[in-house]
Amino acid sequence: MIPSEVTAAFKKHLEALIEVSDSELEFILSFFEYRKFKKHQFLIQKGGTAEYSYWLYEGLTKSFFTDEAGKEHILQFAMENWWTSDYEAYFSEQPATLDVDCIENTTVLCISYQNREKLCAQMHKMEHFFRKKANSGYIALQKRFLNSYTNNTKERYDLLLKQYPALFQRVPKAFIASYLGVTRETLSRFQES
Amino acid sequence: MIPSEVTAAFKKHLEALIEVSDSELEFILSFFEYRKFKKHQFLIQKGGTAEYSYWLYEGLTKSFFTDEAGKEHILQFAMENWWTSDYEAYFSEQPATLDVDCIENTTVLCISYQNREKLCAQMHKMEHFFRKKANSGYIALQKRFLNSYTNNTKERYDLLLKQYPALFQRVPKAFIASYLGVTRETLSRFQES
DNA sequence: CGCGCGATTGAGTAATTTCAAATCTAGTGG
DNA sequence: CCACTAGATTTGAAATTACTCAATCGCGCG
Repeated sequence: MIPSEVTAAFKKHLEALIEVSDSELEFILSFFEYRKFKKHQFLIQKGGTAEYSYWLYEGLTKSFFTDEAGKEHILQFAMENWWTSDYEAYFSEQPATLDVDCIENTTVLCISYQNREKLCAQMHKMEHFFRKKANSGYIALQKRFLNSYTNNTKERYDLLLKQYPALFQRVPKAFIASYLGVTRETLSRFQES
Repeated sequence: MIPSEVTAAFKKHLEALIEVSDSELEFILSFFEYRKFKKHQFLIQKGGTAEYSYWLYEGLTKSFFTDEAGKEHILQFAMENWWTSDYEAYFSEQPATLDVDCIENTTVLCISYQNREKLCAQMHKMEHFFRKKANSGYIALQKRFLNSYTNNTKERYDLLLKQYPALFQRVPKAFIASYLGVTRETLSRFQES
């Protein structure tokens, strides 16, 4: 049984884009699973399956890519009300190339690829919801991409600090550095100013 | 009237993801406009409206961001069967922040944001189509992003050359450099090997 | 008290940029 | 067919930025 504060928060999340009656919500939720993860647990592991897409009720995760040199590149932090997965693997039903790791204890609703496709097919409204979500995810990534090409490291650091001040309280500086694509030494030298 | 080779190519493009009857195709096309652009014409100009999303029947375009220093950063090349726009502006119906410029004479089918939303609302199948397109666009961008964080310039150059050899015949090296996020001088020094 | 982890600092090195100049190339008019 | 020009490309040298590697610092916790 899913706690009512979770279903209520999820309903609110859906209602940012579509109208949802209580019975519809119940139907939608029947496609999802409720799960809890502890700090340091993995939602997804490289080489394993990326069976689920996760909506975070609470907690904090990082998804990252590990290069040949063994260096981690953080692609995304996800927190309350965000979605996360290894979408390349999820959509193509191939083994994951990313890890998704809990930085804090995390509570989620998650949906398998199969269920997601079924839900979209059976409920036009939800296809609409996920289309809109995909669009805004694309825009967010594009903004981040342009930011990384256009601004220097200091500017990117300042922008992140301005946009997500809370993040700096919740994760080690080394994670911020990895997210910005610089070494922690370089990041450290920026803090001066 | 849209030439039949264009509608046929578009039908084939749709059928990669959904089934489309001839009457459905006709209905779908009623939401699109057929247009031709000459080399150096702009599909979208910074500060103007990004009213349309463009599907390229033939030709080649670049979308780029111009930074404060006046430097162009090429975000995407689009060619046959690709879609292009300034999607941030398109989806939010705000003024464009990107330019989209024709590198060759270009023939398109284009759809306004309003028409796209109408079409999706009236035809579940097309909502599905655009959701799938958004998903694959996201994945492509994420791959490019990870590539830029993980590989050095030489590796990115080699990968691009391998993936899109035709592109190197069709655009000046300076454009490739801008796309890769390096100066043309640096790119030039890589060609040696 | 001392261990361990995150963060910082320093010095030398590698990659890329900037600015300037030289070279190459395709298209044009004579 | 050739000279000429504009644009594209390459080359050189100095300056900048970030990286690596190593050492040090600061602090919470057993």
